[in-house]
Amino acid sequence: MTQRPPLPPDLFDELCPSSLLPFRFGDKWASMVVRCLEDGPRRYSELRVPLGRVTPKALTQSLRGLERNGFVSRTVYADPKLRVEYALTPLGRSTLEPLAAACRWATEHWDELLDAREGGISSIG
Amino acid sequence: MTQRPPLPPDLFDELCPSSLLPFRFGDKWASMVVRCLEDGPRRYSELRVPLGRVTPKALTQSLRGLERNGFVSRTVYADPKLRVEYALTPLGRSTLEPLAAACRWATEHWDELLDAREGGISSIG
DNA sequence: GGTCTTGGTATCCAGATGGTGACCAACCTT
DNA sequence: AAGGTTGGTCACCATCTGGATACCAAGACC
Repeated sequence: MTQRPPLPPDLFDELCPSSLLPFRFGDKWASMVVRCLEDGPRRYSELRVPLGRVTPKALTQSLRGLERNGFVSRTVYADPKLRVEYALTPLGRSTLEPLAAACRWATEHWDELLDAREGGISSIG
Repeated sequence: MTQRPPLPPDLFDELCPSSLLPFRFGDKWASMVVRCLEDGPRRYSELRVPLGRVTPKALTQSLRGLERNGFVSRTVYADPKLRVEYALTPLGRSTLEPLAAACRWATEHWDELLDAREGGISSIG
């Protein structure tokens, strides 16, 4: 079904800017989910791969939130066997631009961010 | 001391996009504080005005967080009488751009946001 | 018939977030 | 001397967030 390459398991490794980013989108996992859906619909089990430490509960919760707010659509196929696909709606897709702006900002100011915070990497407050 | 006009008390009224914005910066008040400092340093008591419902504890908390992460500087003057001024650092100032991008996005997609979320205005998920 | 995969749900719990209300010392004004 | 302003702090409490763990039903596979 999916001809696109699978999501790389290390997509959000420790060095990912989002770990230090003072900007947040939705709940903890929302921005990562959106980025995973960037180039097409993905299945629940596909999403679990790059999000390594996410628990099913947390992922479901995040997806439901995104769905409730119209950023993501959920489609169930029972064709040959059960398949659930999550995809960005046009509204969801429109968030990619400001999300990218935040990411650009983070990578540009990465060193300053690390220098500025007293006591090394802690919380994001 | 401050020749600039004072902050308008209605700066963040109910209709302010930030109430529906799925993007967040720091804690609840951080993005509003940053916007208040946009055109120059402000005193603690000045900041309390547009932030209507903020309690001193919450404001202090937010400012300390912004300070800890290098976005805001805190300067105490004891000249004639006590005065504490908060100002954006260059790093803090650099967040204005992505913050504005998020605001532009919100105003552009305002109607879609309202339509998309089921059950009217609730939480931000 | 037993097991695997898929797509979840139920329950519990710790810690973070955020609000309320009281209080406070230093300084200024009246 | 009394009261207001400034810039906070402290204790308490409710809620939200997010993680751990266990479990589960439907279909495919062996």
